[in-house]
Amino acid sequence: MPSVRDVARHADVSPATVSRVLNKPGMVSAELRDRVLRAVRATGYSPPERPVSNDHLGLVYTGGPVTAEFGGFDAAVVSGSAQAALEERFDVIVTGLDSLGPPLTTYTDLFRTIGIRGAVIRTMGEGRELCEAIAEEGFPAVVIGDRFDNPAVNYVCYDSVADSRRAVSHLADLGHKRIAMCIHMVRDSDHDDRRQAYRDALEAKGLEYDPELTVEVIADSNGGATAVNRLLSMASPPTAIFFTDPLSTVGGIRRTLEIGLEIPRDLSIVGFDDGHLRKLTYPPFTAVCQDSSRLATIATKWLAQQLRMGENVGTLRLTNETFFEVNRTTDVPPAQPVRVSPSGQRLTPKT
Amino acid sequence: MPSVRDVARHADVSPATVSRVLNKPGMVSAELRDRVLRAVRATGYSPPERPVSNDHLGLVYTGGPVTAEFGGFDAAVVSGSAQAALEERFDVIVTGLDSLGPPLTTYTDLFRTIGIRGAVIRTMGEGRELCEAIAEEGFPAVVIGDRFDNPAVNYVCYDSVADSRRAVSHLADLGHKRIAMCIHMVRDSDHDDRRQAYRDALEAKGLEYDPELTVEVIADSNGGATAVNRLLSMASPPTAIFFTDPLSTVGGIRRTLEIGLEIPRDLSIVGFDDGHLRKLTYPPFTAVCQDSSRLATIATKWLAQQLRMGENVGTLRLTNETFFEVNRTTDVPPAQPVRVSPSGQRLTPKT
DNA sequence: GGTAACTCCTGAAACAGTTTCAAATCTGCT
DNA sequence: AGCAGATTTGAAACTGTTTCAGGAGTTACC
Repeated sequence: MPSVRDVARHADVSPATVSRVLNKPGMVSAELRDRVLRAVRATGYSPPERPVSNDHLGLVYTGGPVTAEFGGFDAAVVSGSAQAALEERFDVIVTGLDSLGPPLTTYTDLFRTIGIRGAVIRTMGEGRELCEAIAEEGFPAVVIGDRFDNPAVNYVCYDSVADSRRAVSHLADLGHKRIAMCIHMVRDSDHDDRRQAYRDALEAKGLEYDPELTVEVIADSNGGATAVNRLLSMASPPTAIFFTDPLSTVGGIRRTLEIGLEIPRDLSIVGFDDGHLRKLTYPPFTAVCQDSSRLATIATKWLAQQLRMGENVGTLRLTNETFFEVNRTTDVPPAQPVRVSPSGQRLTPKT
Repeated sequence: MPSVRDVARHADVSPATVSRVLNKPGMVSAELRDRVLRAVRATGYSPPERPVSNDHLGLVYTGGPVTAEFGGFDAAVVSGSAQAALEERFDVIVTGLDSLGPPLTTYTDLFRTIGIRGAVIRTMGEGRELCEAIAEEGFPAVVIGDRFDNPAVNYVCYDSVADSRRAVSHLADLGHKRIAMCIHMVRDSDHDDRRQAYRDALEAKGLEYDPELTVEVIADSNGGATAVNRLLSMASPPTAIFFTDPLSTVGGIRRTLEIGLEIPRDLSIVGFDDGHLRKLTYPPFTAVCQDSSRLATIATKWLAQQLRMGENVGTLRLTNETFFEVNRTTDVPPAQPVRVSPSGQRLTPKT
């Protein structure tokens, strides 16, 4: 266990200089700083453990400044994680990795400086390499909501592919021929999976894939309403819509009822659910479901227990299957597809 | 700025003993600890500022172990606060005050030990004295969701009394004579206010107060459904219901539609909203609204700015008024009140 | 009763990293 | 060249913490 004085001797400077390099960026000339940092690495110096009265878990966001993108999923993650941590008698530090800057030596040291003993990591888009780097240092961490091949990385996530396929099959089995999909504009691997599952299921059921029936919108309630407007005003409208996000599902249902249709008589709807939203609408909607706050809870509690044990022995590589719940928004298609003008006027007479 | 050595001299012990008293509870005999603590107070010693690379804000929960009671409001608070803090480039430490134990000297020291420079406090029921104690030490803190007479306490909260009255008046003005209220079983000052506002508004409009029309349930979606069942099966059912919680409102609407009634034709509904729930249901519901995550955002940003300034100069004593939004769930009452059996059968014929 | 063994408590001294202060060095300008 | 001012650096002093050994008290055994 080398001290700053050892490093100082190694770099042939005073201990004061080492201390300054480590804590007061910009106060030491560049060449000297380099020499000291090399000595730090050579001697294997690492800053002392911060004597904290309480143990902290980090809930770490990676990639870009974390601003407005905090959606329902993240709200569930943050509050689920905070709650679980408090139950385990840990405190939770919510932080953005970018705001901490690149680590001086290792991420382990970086986290130690803040007082974080273990991290639940949530990556937005980028930051996968970061997760791997942290994991490979052996720092106790779990990534939430993403999957990794690298065996060093612990993660907890959901896989919605099978149930996305089941959702579309369910509609096909009821007799729907023209099944539309409403999907988030911003592409990510999750939504790409769902997109693919939709096409696979159509093909498996021998239904034609019509690109017109895929609508890309912002995944909020207005987006869902827009999708309904657009789809139902087509010359040959769908009789069922598969919404791949919770809020767009709710918005779609609201808009459908607003223009005077009955669900599921006139239009069948399958949605996605992050929590309990499907039980709140009327009718309660058929959905591919995942419990996101449970994800955070699992990750946090596992981490807390690991830290309590001392040694970081375990691994956690858990891909939860979503579950598919049939509720009251899906039924056989109407004899005649219902067509509605964008303003809400029914265009085709009923049979 | 006295050091441990000064304290040691004052208490006539060694610096080592002082250090032990301050950090290793139970390692020092009781009488010596007392002597040292008295010396600590006498000399005005306070532990050194923890040199953290990042500044931390505390989101502090008081009173009892924080467990399952994390409702939608708290989820909004935690995620709103975390997001705001990250934007201000602070980290948030979520902690429960009880888990920290009683402070050795002052709360200021306690927080400093953890690295918390300012606190957003959310109290569950008890803990009001605690907030005052913290505020009176001059520690930068804002209480969220509660009001204080003590001028030392900074707070941000909502007042729903005026709009609760307006909600009931709105129904009365539409011609409703029998207006029911669905309220949370667990009493707190907020709900007591709403209860009183309901009675006041009835009286102001010259309507009779019927205790039968007040239903107490758990404030979740099932509770709302139960309330509808109970109220609509009364011999003389109400023509309007005032729900005083967001989830019970949604549950009430769902149940009403489920038993085949039309809203607002057969039953008018006014609810409460914490966020954007009112826009998600069909029909979007008329509601007394507050934006709870905004509450957290205001508190957190104000705190962050205070800390950036250095001196804790300002005060923040903000009672937001809720706002009342008329949507599509309220209209004139039906000619004949609709009565429904608990199983969902209509009991009175329509006019 | 004496003594050995043991635990608990405490202070001296050593140790950690940081900060102060003054000297040394560099920079830019006459 | 010479000088004022800023920058950079190390020696020493200063934090709080920890180690280690000794003293005080207690118990166990002869």
